[in-house]
Amino acid sequence: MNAQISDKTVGRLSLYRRLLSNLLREKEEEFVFSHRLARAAGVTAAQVRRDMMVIGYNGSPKKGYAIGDLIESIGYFLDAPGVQTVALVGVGNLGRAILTYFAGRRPNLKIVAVFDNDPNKAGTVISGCRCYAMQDMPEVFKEKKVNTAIVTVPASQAQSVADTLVAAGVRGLLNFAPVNLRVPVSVYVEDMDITTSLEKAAFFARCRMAS
Amino acid sequence: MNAQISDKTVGRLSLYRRLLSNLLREKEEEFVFSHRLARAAGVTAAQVRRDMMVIGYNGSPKKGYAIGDLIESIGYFLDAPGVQTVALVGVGNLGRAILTYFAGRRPNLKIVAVFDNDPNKAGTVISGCRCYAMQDMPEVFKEKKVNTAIVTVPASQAQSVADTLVAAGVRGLLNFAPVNLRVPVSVYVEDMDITTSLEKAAFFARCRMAS
DNA sequence: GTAACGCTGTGATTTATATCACAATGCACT
DNA sequence: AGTGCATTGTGATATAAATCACAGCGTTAC
Repeated sequence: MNAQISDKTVGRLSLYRRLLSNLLREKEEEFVFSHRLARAAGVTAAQVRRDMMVIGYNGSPKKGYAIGDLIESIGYFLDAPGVQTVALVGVGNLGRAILTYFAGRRPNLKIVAVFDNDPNKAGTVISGCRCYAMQDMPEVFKEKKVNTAIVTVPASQAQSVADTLVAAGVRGLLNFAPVNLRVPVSVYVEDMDITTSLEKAAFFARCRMAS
Repeated sequence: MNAQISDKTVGRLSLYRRLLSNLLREKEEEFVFSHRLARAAGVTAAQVRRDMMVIGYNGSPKKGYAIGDLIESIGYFLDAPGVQTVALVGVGNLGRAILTYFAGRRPNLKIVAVFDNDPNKAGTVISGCRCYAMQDMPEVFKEKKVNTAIVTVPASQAQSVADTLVAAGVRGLLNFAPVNLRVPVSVYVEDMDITTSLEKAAFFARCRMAS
């Protein structure tokens, strides 16, 4: 795919798209200026314009960006043609919460299967998703063409789950386990470490108290 | 507090600490080399040494870093003296999952109160935390000296909740709502946007498939 | 006692990321 | 049609973050 597109840029594009959708729905506006979108996203106007450059979308001076077109352009850039399927591994509290959160949210990014090593859960349906046993992974992934997975298992199991996922053909991981997953360079890992994030918030809260 | 300590560094320190604790518990080792810790954390050895500089911890050549001492030094740097209290706002699926996740995990960073605007929940106890009504915030925060909060409310309510929190004296926020919170510069916000993260993972998964 | 090794600590450098600043553009108003 | 003006697109620049590379030192081996 594209030459060298940064992590950060992709994240902002995803955010822009959601903000734009809200704008379109709530305000019924048709155009938006870079500084307006920037303020909503918490970045600078120049940053927004640079990101537009990356996806090759052109606004018009004096009018700004056509919201509908822009959403479509971002989608064209970010999304797979058709529906992209995702699996979730580890149906604990967090896994279930995330499953519920995404149920029917983004139409073209769909959680189609969940896995757990508790044999009692296999065969059941959780938030509209069929739960499978771990060993069914290769088969299910092949059938449903899954290439992205969410990992919500305990830290101790995360690496072996990641290995299984990679072996089954997954190339993108969203990892909630507080460990650094060792994967081939051909696999992308996005870490969400809640403990670290909370400790950061707590640390800087104290810093700000002092000043 | 300290001059100019970066976000990223604080995050890594938090991670190092957890890795070191595991090392101490599992392997019974006493010293660790920068390259070993680096590999576990998924960063370079130079990065680890630079981070040690920041907290002013000195290892010894040939032996490395004394794990016990280092954990203590990181704690001395990151943690409040005594217990730091945290509140959680929004007891939906995600809020409950996070509450359970943190219950009794880090001894000196404790969720001591939860808030929800559902009047039926006020007065109940969820995962060992008393649930209060929104309007009790100033009082509870003052009594329990809360300066950090986790926001797990729907996007539409996030800004007004943030305003209330800031007014009640909170200086650090861990925000799960997919919106950019507008807060004074004296308040630190750490965003965890699950949707964006999943879209990033999905995007790069496709990129890697192509190559 | 001393020589050799491998690690730490850190200045210098590179790379990534964000901002600045301004020419080019096209709409609005006359 | 022409002028003014606020906005875009983007090269140049600044800032932040990570890496390199090597001097200095403690440990170990002999």
